[in-house]
Amino acid sequence: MRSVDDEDRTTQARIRDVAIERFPKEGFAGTTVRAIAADAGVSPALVLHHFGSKKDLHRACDEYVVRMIGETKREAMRTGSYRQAGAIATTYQLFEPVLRYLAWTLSTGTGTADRFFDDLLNDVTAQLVEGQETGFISEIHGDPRKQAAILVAMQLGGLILHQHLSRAMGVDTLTSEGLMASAPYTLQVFSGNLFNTEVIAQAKKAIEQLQTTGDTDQEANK
Amino acid sequence: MRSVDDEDRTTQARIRDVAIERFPKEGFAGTTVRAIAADAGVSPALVLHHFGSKKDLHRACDEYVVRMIGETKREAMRTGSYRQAGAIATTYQLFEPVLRYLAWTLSTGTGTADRFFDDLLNDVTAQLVEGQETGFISEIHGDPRKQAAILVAMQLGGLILHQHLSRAMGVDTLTSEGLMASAPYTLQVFSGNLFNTEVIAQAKKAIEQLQTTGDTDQEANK
DNA sequence: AGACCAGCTGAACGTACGTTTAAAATACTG
DNA sequence: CAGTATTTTAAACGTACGTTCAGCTGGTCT
Repeated sequence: MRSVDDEDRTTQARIRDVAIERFPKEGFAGTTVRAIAADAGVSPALVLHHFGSKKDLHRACDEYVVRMIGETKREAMRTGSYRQAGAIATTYQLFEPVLRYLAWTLSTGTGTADRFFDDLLNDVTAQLVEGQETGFISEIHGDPRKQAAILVAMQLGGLILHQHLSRAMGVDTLTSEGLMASAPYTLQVFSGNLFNTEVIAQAKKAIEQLQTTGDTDQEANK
Repeated sequence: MRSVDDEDRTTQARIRDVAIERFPKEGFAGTTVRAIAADAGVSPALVLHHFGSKKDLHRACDEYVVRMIGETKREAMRTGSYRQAGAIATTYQLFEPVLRYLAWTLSTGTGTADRFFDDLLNDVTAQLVEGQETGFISEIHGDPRKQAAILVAMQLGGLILHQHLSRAMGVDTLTSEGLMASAPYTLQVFSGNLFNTEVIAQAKKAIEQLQTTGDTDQEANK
């Protein structure tokens, strides 16, 4: 998957990879066909010759990333590596540009972003339910899918904000080095040793109180 | 803060508010001065008369949002409401467009985004340290600031992905109704009752193993 | 060798953009 | 009410964009 030099890829693939790098950085409208062409070392006309239009190029990038993530996931399933690394860590085995593209799509995209998120949500929900049955996970109160949604959002937060997270952690959190540096802190959250039970109970009570008074946030903000 | 109709705001404020709504939706390059002007019911020339240039308008939006968040935070400090609602919930008292703008800036922005994140990080770190001293929080292993970074990223994940989270939860998570619906699941994560200690310990061991073998993710992906 | 075809380019086209300018409309001031 | 800022606009300018098109290249097949 990696280790291909510019010369080893087709021109079409090179153009697509440049687009995958540029779209998240400059946005769709901010990325010009001319800039993509220049980065790939070709003429602007060739970009459109291969992909039809700028919109089609965007679609092609989406499809490629979806396919790549799917393959990586299946590979992880086959080798069983996802069990060790955790629910989302699978995704971390992808290349950085693809992850950045994924993060960009999730925070700004439409259509494909929904598919990304829901796929991930389905996976995590299944793992949650499975874990509950096998006893690895304690009983889940409420809807497992909603619990999974919170978990997915939390994990993806680290992905989308990896730039800022890296600044705070002192290492690039998308490398294995960074993952190892940050994982203990993530686990600390899940372990329940961070906030003591008293604080949690208090927060729960506060929510219930809010529920009964029926305040809206506008009113609460006065 | 709320309750101002179009007529109550200056034209300049109306233009800025339109920009704050449009920038996250279409991106900076994707948002045209003409579209902003049309939404605000003025001519394109007036937008530039008030703000100088499109770039300056962007800066003005950033400054406004920074100021607004700062004020909301100070207000929460004064009333003490932040203790009940939790670390980030303060931010949730802002209007949805401002939150969306914040999420957009954090995932794509430069400069101002760093400031946003670091401000938030400072707050949460301070609360963590304070909580540790007063006994509300158990002992933190490692660097409190790094622990806070993970927490902030997790919470902001819910903000940035609120669109997808809302789809999964069945309610808009940026409303107080949605917050109440999702908060129990969030607390469940922090309570440590989700994953049992066995699983956590296993994951910790897996990380340590990874650390000793010194694999890179590229190699692991072969 | 000649025909062909995919890969590729330079130049051009129409459009929509950000911005400028001069002037009109409106509000303020003495 | 005249005079002066301030707010607002219509029209235009230059530029950069996505896209088109006719033609050039180098390899492949017959």
